[in-house]
Amino acid sequence: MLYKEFDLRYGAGLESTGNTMVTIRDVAEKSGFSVTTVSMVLSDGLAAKRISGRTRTHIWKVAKRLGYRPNLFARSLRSQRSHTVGVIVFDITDAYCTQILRGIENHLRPAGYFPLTTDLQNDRSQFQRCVDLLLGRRVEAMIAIANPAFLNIGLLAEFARRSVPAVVIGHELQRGPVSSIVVDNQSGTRQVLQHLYELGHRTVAFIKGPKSLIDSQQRWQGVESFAHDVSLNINPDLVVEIKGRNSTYVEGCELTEELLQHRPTFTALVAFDDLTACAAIRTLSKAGRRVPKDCSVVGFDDVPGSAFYNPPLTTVQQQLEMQGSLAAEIVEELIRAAVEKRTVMSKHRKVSPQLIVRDSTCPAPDS
Amino acid sequence: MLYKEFDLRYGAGLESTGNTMVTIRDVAEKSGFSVTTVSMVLSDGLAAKRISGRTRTHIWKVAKRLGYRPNLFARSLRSQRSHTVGVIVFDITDAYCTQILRGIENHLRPAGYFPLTTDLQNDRSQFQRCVDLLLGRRVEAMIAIANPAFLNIGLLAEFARRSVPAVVIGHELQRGPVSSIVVDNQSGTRQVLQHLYELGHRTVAFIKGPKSLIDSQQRWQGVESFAHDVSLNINPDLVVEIKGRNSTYVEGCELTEELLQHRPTFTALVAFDDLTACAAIRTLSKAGRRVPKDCSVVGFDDVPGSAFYNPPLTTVQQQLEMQGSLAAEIVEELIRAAVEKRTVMSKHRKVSPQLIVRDSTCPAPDS
DNA sequence: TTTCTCCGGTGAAACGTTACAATACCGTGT
DNA sequence: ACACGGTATTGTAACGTTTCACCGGAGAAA
Repeated sequence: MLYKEFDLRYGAGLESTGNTMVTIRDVAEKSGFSVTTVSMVLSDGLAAKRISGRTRTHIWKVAKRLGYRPNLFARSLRSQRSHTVGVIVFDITDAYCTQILRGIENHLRPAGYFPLTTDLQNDRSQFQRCVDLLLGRRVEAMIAIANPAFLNIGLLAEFARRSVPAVVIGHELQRGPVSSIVVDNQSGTRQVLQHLYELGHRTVAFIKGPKSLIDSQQRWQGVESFAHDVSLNINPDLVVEIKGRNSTYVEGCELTEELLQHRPTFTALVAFDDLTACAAIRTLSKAGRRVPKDCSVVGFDDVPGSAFYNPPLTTVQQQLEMQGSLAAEIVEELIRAAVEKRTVMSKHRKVSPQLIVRDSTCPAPDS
Repeated sequence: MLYKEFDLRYGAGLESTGNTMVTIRDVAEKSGFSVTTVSMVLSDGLAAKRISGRTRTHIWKVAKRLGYRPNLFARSLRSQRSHTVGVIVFDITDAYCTQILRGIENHLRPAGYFPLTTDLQNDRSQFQRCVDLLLGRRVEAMIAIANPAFLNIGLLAEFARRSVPAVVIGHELQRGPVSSIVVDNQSGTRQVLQHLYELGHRTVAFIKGPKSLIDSQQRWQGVESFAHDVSLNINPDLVVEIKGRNSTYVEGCELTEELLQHRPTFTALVAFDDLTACAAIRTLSKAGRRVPKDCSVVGFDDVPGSAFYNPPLTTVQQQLEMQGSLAAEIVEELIRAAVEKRTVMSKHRKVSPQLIVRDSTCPAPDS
């Protein structure tokens, strides 16, 4: 049920009711109708249809004049509906999270739900706190934007136990009560390699992601599968891997330098993500190898800033906003099911990423 | 492995109370004490001190065993305190906002307040909606992170009228009931120019920000005041201004090209902000002028990514997190004043930014 | 006429908590 | 024996809303 938004402007002609909040009772008294009638009119649901048009407009007018705002606490307490959805992000300052957030909000708002966002601040141990917070505020469902390293699946079970629908973004979950949304990493790296292949690159270097991330494996599988399909040879000497000891950027620089020692000379480099790609470009530039003329570089993620990099980065866009709105859509459906006391299976979606070609790639030098 | 964890937690030994939420009354019955006693113990305030230690631990144990969670709606309804603070950001996907948000949350949490964030999505007309939302949820105070272009001061008055304390970040407000926090732009650009001056640069080009922004004027004043102090001559031919027609990045590229036409040849360029600086660096690189060897470039803002740019950008950091926590501090104080029925003046703070020297600046070529 | 049904509306009881005033209990001094 | 003062605990009434069962009256059907 969607509560009509109260569009009450203040200023001219607002009746002062002293320093206390105006309640539905005030509206009832001033309008001469009962509290029940006023409630039915102002909550604007199906019940309002039972009240005559004249009464309705009159009550609305009085409410507006008094500057009435429904007390959501009372409303939620009585109706046992909070009309809120909890969101747990692993780092609010990470653009990955906020773009998804945008998608979530844009889908949730027209559906009449308000997102309550809590921030893990990259600290896995905060998960319990976030869960407590959201559960305490009686969210009707919850969405976790969860870097796998910070996701605590165990704690998610608490939502299931209380039959609060939950959706996880960014972590594959094939069974169990929690729904999930993931990006098709394989498809992404396949597109990357195909792009380079079509530009004539045959000697390609790779910086793989850390083994601990499932994404690393999936992205590498995409590379291998495409290479196999077109019989492209991958030289093991030109494959290095992020260990995750230092900062990713620093390690990206070191690994690129390592690659530069090797022969044969590669004409393209596929980085695990955009940050690594930036590190690679920076290192190549410093070593006198121009990007893309001497060496093409591709990233993954399309972080904001990739478009403004020097040179603008060819990369893979993850459709984050869509992932968010997909999650919201699932959540909305699950809530509806719960309200109507239908049982429903958890849902699982995989979204296809998209290659964005910018200036960090060009035809191979010798082709 | 993840699922094992999952299953373990699933039957974590909580006493099942059927499908309904466990209330304070359940805890009272199971523990043998009255609802009042349980409430006093569980709300853990001063009142709890009046209850004997044995009773307290017993009640806590029972509550924990039953998995009791206080219903915040009931609590807030009764106590007339929401313990929430509204936050309006102009764009949640903008790192400027999220860094401030981080500061706000970190200060608010230990104080026992929860931030309710609403997103303007760069659309000024959404301001009323956000205000309604927050007022409807009875926030006890509010903080607006407001790009001046999207701030609607008039609507903020609504908070004042309802005696809800309000703080604005990023817009100077010397009088009136609304508090404010701003960055000292002048100090920032003074530091920039001093840095370049000390590196021996005497012919410096400038890309000024759009006239419509107060920041542009303040930053320019900083430049002029330092130039005056050291008798540095600013060549008007080397000063261009963003008009704000196109995207800032594109316009930055165009303006840089324009500057490149002019003589004398400048050895350093001061950009209005980091995005403009990136555009400038990109354009200079393309024109064959190496940064920083041939020309130093400085930005403003220290957006994330500046550290990873090619080359890493020398820029001015705005202490965003501190601005956020400063705002939260003010808000907390104002709420306390309101609760204790003290009247208190609005507060205004100015924070000093800090120059971050990276690789986009170096000594002038001829010095 | 009586009975039925629908329309427009109402009164009272929740929802889960805290605030306030009141009470039982107990040891102590007179 | 009594009043006293303090400590530990309790009963009841809110908080502002929605929900549920119900009601008076008017017109239709019998």
